Amino acid sequence: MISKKTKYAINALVYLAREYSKNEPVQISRIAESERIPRKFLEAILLDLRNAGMLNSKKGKMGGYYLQMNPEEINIADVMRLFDGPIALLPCVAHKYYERCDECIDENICGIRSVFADVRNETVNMLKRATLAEIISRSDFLGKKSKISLKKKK
Amino acid sequence: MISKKTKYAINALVYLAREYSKNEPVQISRIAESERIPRKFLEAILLDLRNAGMLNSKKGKMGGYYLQMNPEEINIADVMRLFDGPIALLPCVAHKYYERCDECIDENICGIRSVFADVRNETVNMLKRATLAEIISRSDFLGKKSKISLKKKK
DNA sequence: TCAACTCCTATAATTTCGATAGGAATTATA
DNA sequence: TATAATTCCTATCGAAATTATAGGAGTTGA
Repeated sequence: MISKKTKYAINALVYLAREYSKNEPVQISRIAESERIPRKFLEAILLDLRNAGMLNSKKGKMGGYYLQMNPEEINIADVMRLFDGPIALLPCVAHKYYERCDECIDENICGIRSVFADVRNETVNMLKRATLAEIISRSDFLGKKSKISLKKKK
Repeated sequence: MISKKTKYAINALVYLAREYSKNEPVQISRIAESERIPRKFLEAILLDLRNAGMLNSKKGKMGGYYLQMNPEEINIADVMRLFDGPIALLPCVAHKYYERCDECIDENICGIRSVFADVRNETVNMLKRATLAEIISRSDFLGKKSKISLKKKK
């Protein structure tokens, strides 16, 4: 499971991606209310996203946060790594966060590792394709579909 | 990341799968030493695997644990669910452990959910294919390959 | 100068993880 | 039938992670 922190981060990023074209900062409290995220917790999250270069901020009155990259450039894999660390299910198949399994005798002939390496690769690929733009496009598509099915019911 | 508990469980199951043909119980302490798992911790794990029907046990002297199912029938997905709960990265895309996201407004048009649903499905499929038999077969294959590459170096 | 913001550090409650302790119950075998 | 070797069961523990909250310093626009 991903942490609430990561989930909140994604929610906030998608929210900001939808406001991207307006080219003006969005206040923490507005994001917090719209996305139902605890205000103070969100504050810390946005700070991390800013330090990671995904967001930028403007201080003082009329200040707030805004995307620093295009919605096509920010993907869920990077967000997850930022808050939750490795995407891999075993430390021995992580790339950036690689660690040997304590109990393992020979990593190179480990069938378990081989399985989890496959899972990691597939997962990372899927999550890298999942950009903010992709998420919004999926959401729009689902919105259309649900409108159509509502009409059909009537 | 999967828990140590799950990792240990898989290690123990693979060990028992290799002994499957001998048709006699293996003692906890032997598994613990061979697989480098803390003895008392392993005890609890094996008990859970037994209650889940994957293992069976014989009490008393000369007792121990053995597979209750074929190595082709036991897969990693089931083991992970037993110890770590849902395989899904978000509660709202889990099947058996489904839960609504607190902050979510409309699940049916959520682009984030759509992405994580795809990831879940692919992951579950891969982990269901990863049976004990499959793990051992991969390990054997890797063993052969590493022997060949050793020869080449000489 | 004031009000509205972000920025930063500290801390706290709760839960989960990884493990250990101790002994009851069961069984093979001498 | 006594003994040694084993599983079975419950309870507990420390450390770490998670999910926040508090309080105020610093920045900025009007």
